Amino acid sequence: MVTDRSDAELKRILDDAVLFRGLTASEFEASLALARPVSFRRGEFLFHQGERATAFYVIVEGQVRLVQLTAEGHQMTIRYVGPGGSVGVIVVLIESTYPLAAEGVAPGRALRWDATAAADLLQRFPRLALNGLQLVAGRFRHVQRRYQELATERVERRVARALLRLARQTGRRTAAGVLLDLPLSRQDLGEMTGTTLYTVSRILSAWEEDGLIQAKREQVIIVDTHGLVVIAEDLPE
Amino acid sequence: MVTDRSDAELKRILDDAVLFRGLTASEFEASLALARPVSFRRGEFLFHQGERATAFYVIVEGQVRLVQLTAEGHQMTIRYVGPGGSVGVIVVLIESTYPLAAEGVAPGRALRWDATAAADLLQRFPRLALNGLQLVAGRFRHVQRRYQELATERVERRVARALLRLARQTGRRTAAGVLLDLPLSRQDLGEMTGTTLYTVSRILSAWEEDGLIQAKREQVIIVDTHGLVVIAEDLPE
DNA sequence: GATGCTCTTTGCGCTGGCGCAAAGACGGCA
DNA sequence: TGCCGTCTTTGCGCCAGCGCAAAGAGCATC
Repeated sequence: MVTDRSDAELKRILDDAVLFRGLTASEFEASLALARPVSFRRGEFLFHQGERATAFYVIVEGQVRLVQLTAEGHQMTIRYVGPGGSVGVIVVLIESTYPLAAEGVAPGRALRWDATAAADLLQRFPRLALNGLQLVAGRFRHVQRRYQELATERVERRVARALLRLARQTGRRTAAGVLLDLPLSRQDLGEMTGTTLYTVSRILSAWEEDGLIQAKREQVIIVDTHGLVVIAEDLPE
Repeated sequence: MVTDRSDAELKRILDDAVLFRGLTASEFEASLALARPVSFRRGEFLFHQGERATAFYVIVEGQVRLVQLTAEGHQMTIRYVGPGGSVGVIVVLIESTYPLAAEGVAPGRALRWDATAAADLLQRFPRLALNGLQLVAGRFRHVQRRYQELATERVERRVARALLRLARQTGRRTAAGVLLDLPLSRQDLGEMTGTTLYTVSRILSAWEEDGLIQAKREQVIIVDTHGLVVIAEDLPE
């Protein structure tokens, strides 16, 4: 049960969650009643790749990273998920195994619905099925877009886009510029954009030189967003 | 209405369609009753990218190719769809615009359900919603896998995989080997694997040299499937 | 403040793959 | 049969990005 936290706060966060959009107050309550709060630290896993999918999660606080390990041992970061985002929804619905792992990058809390609860809710509230579909469709478009980027665009532009995406998701204004508020190594950026840590490092150095960003250890601050957009979209200077 | 064709034949084909799996006979009938048969030639479009999604299709005969045009003008082939496959399901359900175009490559027939029919059926038969979800999930996995391939594997292996996939989908045994039964140019293969027609041409030439395939104009015959698998999966010899 | 771990930078050489250009092959059509 | 448009092949030069190696920087721990 979720009664030990401010309901108002939870409600605000879950309102952002596509999954619960459009539910009536009582439906929403009923859904919440089946959830169990969990918390996670940095480096801790909500679940591992290949495990039987027994639950889905909605992130309340913190950041989680979805990582896929290929047969050849390459690691790929699929996406980052923050407050309001959900993880494992699809997979639970179709009773399969997790195709990737969810790892905490910034410590936080999440709500957990296990498979039986999910099936139960889905049956009771048709709206949830539609939302689920919407969710999957959105995510589908997202991968497709990334695929297309990967197939047709050069590395520099892909990295620029990745930074801008992260800024939209987790950006926090500071004096210096927009801080990407999660530990983000060159390696991580490489895994997100299908390149190597070396290339990322070189690109970031060049951008820092040009005053577009400030690059620290596992941290990036975007100083000149427009400059990055120019690179990402290949605008005329 | 679909009464002018052999119901038995249609049933056989639609049984392969994930979308209708597990429906009762009467549900199936009711679904069919709302469909309209359409036919298409080579080069003809079922729909174009960016159009409002007004219908989804199940292919009965022939082949259709899903093509996406990027902002920069690059064309990408997302996948080929043959008998039993469906097109546009997701997009109709979420009332959006087609993110890609469906072009006939081998002439054939399809069944068409328009959006209102789709919504109607979805509401009446919950099983359809679940199937839809299953369908999307499968497709989602597919793109994700392709994305991962693109990010971590070299071109030669990607092309090998593309050929093997096509063989599974449209392969026809002949004396010479497995014929990929659709017009397939080097350019097409390039669009499928995120490379150029030049590189594809060179790779195919080399493989023909090694006796793995026979390459003709817009046609490929796989002579040594195992040999291709070795390349695709990087097996020891 | 010394030690050690991890992350980052950068030089360097290398090569996979790109893409132009031009010639060749194929097939449809008059 | 010959013409024309499209598809294919291949030579050639080029460069983006890879990845090793080694040095440097940042952070935590004792």
